[in-house]
Amino acid sequence: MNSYVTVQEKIFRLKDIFTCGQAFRWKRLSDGSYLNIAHGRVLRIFKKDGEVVFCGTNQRDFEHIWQDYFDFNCNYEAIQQELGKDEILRLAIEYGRGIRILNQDPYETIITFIISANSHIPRIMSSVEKICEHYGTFLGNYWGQDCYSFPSPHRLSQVDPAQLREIGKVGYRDRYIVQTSQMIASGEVCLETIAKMERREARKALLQLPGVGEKVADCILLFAFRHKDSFPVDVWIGRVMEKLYVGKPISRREVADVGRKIFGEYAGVANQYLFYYGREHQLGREVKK
DNA sequence: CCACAGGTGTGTC
DNA sequence: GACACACCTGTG
Repeated sequence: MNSYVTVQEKIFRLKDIFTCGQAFRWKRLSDGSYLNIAHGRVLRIFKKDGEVVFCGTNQRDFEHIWQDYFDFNCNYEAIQQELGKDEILRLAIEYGRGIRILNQDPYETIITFIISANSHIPRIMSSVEKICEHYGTFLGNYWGQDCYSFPSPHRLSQVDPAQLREIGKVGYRDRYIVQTSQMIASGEVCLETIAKMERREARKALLQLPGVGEKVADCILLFAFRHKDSFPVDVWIGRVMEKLYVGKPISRREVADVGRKIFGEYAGVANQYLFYYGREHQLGREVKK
């Protein structure tokens, strides 16, 4: 793990990328660097003198895996330029200016976002970690951390839901995870086919999976299938859009439509700025008496 | 001990 | 299609 790659990129802030709620398999180490496991590989990342340093990879591996994973083929400066024409959004961009949308593995994204439904980030991370430790493959000890891969659809399709609930603390989502894994492992649902579909068709296909509702489907479209116009609406986005743009309560579907209408082809990126900004500032949350 | 947070599935109108 | 309600677990 001596080899490393460095990249000059202004729009890259580790805290923004990893804590904006799109990924659950990273760990902040005591020296401030981040350990990330994805695509069966382990990567340690930090910034030094304005450069991003990727440890545990080489140039060939970086170009093959991580360049796309961190969305380096996408020009965030141009996106910010475009979205920043919106006066309100400009504040949120300023706050989360280091955010990048990761291109994550579709199956892993599906399962982690099924777990995310009706839950919150610390609990999601803990469930995912336990599931990987128990059902994934041991990749080795890197920088003092035991690392495991995310299990395959085949593996999770065969587990006993009760055991999964016990080990992963996933509650009633246990059977959704197993059933969805079965549908994918059996080929009943083909992720490679979904990857080629346009957004609305792909969304319909994802909604067939148990545990995948509208919000989770939109997250999967944005974080695994590259649909940057997907606009997931959770409680935070609902509050932020109501407070900053609409001025009155509207349904989730209307929020998604309004979001895509205002922000266009990069609505999903705008969504992440707004989510991060809104949640960190507890925007629109009822004040407890 | 109890209150609360948080999407999806199911059932009813 | 709009709504009410149950579902699990960590945290305060």
